[in-house]
Amino acid sequence: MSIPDSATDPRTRILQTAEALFYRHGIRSIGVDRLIAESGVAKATFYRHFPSKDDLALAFIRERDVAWRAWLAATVARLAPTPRARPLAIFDAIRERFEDPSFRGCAFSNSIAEVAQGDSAVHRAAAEHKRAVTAMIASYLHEAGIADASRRNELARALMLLLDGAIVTAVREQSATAADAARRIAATLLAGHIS
Amino acid sequence: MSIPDSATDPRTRILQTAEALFYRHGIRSIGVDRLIAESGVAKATFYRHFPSKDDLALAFIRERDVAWRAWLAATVARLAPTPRARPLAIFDAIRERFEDPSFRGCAFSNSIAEVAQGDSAVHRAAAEHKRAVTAMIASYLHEAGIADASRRNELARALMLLLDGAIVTAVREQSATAADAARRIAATLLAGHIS
DNA sequence: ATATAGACAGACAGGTCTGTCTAGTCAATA
DNA sequence: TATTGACTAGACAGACCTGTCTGTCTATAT
Repeated sequence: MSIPDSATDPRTRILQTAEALFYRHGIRSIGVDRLIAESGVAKATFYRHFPSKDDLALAFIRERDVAWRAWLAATVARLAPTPRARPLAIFDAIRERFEDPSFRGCAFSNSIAEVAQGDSAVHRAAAEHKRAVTAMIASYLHEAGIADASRRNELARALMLLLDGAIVTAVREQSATAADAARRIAATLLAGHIS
Repeated sequence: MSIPDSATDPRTRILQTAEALFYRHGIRSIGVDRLIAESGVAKATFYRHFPSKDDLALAFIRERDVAWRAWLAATVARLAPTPRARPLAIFDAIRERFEDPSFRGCAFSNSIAEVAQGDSAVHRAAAEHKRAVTAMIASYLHEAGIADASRRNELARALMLLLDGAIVTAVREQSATAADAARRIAATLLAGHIS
């Protein structure tokens, strides 16, 4: 369950444990005692690296943002044979995620729901993540040949909304088919712009 | 903040208080002590009506399911001048919700994220709610003239996905504009089927 | 060799959580 | 009038929470 691997430094061990447990069970459900137990770290060490649990939660969000975007870039690159195929490949990529038995939804949306406070650091960091992903999508649309910037941004926003809708649907239905539904909608939107 | 109104019976008072507080702050964040304080009820009375806090959470979901669908029916009826306008009126309706300062996202999706357990009663009840809403959307599509059942169900599923995407976007961005984006996508999907 | 930094183990404080229990009040009914 | 049942008030148990603190051990650097 945990990711001890006592070779790595304590901070990394704590963060890796938090990534696994926070994603699986939520932030509030996981106590500091469990985190230190599973990461094989002393409590004082924990609080040396993360002054409070909230700081760890924030680090968790930021770390996952980087990892998630790297995953998307790599998976789209693998699945899309041509630049034109990249926008729709986003939905093939997310489908793979849905099929992973450890899939538990979007860590960012889940955290926003959990903290339930729009002015919290976690909320802001999660929102920032989605802006970054939307920018990635806009790049894919650019590479796919959509030259008009305002059209591109509107489409990027639409695909982001479809992606979020697919994720929340998949976790609720515990099924990967929402990815296909979202992909078909996206294809309809892109028809005529890319073809 | 609370909804005492000591005229009504204790069970209703507890449930109304839970609806307000659970929606605003989440289920885990609200303790039983706070619930009984704000509903003006003794602890023993609370546990007489709800054997555990989980039972109250489940009652909260079920109650909100009924209320939400009643709200959608009433609002679509008010906003759509003709049956053909009903499917898109869903997005005008949700926009009103987004503009309400007390809007805090989808109670069902939030609860699913919070409990983080696909086999929980709360998760199942929330999923059941969405199936019921999808059935409502299918009815609107039927009334709007989409005769083919399989086409209708696919479109209903698409509109539900758009609705979920819009909600998660609105709560994250703390803005109502996601409703318009979702409405435009829905209009594109419906073009040709309704006109 | 000795000092320093950082890790370990784990007790502890102070607070919160859910759920149980006792004791007393009040209104309706037999 | 006496009893019953649902209510209020709040103490309590036991678990769990975050965060602090003391003390020990090891590795590195001087």
